[in-house]
Amino acid sequence: MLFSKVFIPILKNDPTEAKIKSHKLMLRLGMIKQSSAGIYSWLPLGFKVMKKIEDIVREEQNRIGAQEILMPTIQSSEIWKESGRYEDYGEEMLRIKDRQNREMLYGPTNEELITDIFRNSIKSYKSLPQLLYHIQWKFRDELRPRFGIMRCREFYMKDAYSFDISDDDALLSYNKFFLSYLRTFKRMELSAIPMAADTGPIGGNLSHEFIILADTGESKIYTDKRIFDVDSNLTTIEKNSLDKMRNDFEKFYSVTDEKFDQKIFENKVPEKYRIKTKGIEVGHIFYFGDKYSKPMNASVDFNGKKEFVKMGSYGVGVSRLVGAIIEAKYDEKNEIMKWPTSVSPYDCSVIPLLNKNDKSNLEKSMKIYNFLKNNKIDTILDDTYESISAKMKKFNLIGIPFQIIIGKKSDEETFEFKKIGEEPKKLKIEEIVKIIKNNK
RNA sequence: CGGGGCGUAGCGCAGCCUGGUAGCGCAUCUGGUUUGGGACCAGAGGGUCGUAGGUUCAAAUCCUACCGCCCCGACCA
Repeated sequence: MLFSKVFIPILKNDPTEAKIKSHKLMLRLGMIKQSSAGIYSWLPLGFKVMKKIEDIVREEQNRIGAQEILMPTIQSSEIWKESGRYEDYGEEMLRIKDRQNREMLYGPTNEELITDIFRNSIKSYKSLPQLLYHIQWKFRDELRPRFGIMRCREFYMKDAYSFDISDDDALLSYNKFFLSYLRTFKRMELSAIPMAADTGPIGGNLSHEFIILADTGESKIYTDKRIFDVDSNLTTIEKNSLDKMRNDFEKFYSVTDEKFDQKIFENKVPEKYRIKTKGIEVGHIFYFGDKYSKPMNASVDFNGKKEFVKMGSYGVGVSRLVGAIIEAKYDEKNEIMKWPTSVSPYDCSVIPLLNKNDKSNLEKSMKIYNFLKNNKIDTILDDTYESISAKMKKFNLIGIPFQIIIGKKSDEETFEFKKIGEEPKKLKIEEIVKIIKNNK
């Protein structure tokens, strides 16, 4: 894309309403535009990043055998009355009436809906396990939305649901998602730590939150430094391998606020390893057995006997991850954002010094730009006549991982190429393509 | 929902106390000179001052109500 044509309404000043760096940066880069409290439009730059995150989440769900579906945003109150949550969920649920005066709601989560779909379709234990997920907008009517897309009312989320015949099988499904989440966050270059967590209104007795450490996070956490060294690279979705992975993590005390116990913490974690800090919740997995299947009568035939299925649910905040990655990768002091290559809005930027009276640099830049494009490298070329220093500051803020600078002294054969925030090297265009492709 | 604050150009703000018909910086447009970490000169465009009502010869400014947004707290996959 040419910078002169692309819709990136960039600002020089921070809007006053933004208090944390991800919110500030997203507004300055024109990634999002607030529509009302806690509700945002996604503009091209932000949308591109979110879609890349979504693709990674999807690939890692498919990789453990989960199947993608799409459920509606608007749900009927009927099924929520069946599960008992129509009353329990409270003011956070946005309730709507349609023209026939039927009670509807904008879904904050989908346990009831998926259970309804399941019970109508699956009748035999032989069809189990079933792992289903969708990626859809959710609405929770937060009392006080804040921090931009980090704590908003409308948000984009991947939620998955598992159905099994026994507790043992259900635990296997749970562990598959556990692994899937470790892989997902790793691909975004985030270290997300699993923490034993409270189950809240979802219910159940087994739950983990996946947390990224950040001062601006809203979750208080207590963990053991050594948990960062747990290696799950060789874990497969086989039962033994997954059990080992869970054991490796469970050796270390790692909990959120609600589960915290000072005595156990001090007992299990030597002082030098203790971490008490704040973090951002980017994923949450739950096992809740028959909490929904029983009241909603979701059962299968098992050796001539009716068995309620054992369920779990698994969420990833796709839109929240955009903010979480910024919190982790943005150096606010130096105004340099470093998108992980896997989610960066573009692969490479071309930053030329241009002069209206001398088109040679523009021609050279266009040549490079077209060459990169033909090699399937998503490139943005700044074809404006801003000063070169203004362009460099601007592109540091935008955060595309690779930059090609075309200055006054640039020659025809080699180009100034750099990884954002690092020192430049003079390289041939073929070498540049190779480096970018190897880092994708 | 309790407490506090704010709504004036795309963004950041001044003007309001003491009423007289709207201003600054950045951004935008035109022309020119520039160019290695957010350049300079000259010119230009852009606002029913959140909305409604009231007081007044006259309201961004005073009064009333409403709406919206932000912050702290409580709450929260």
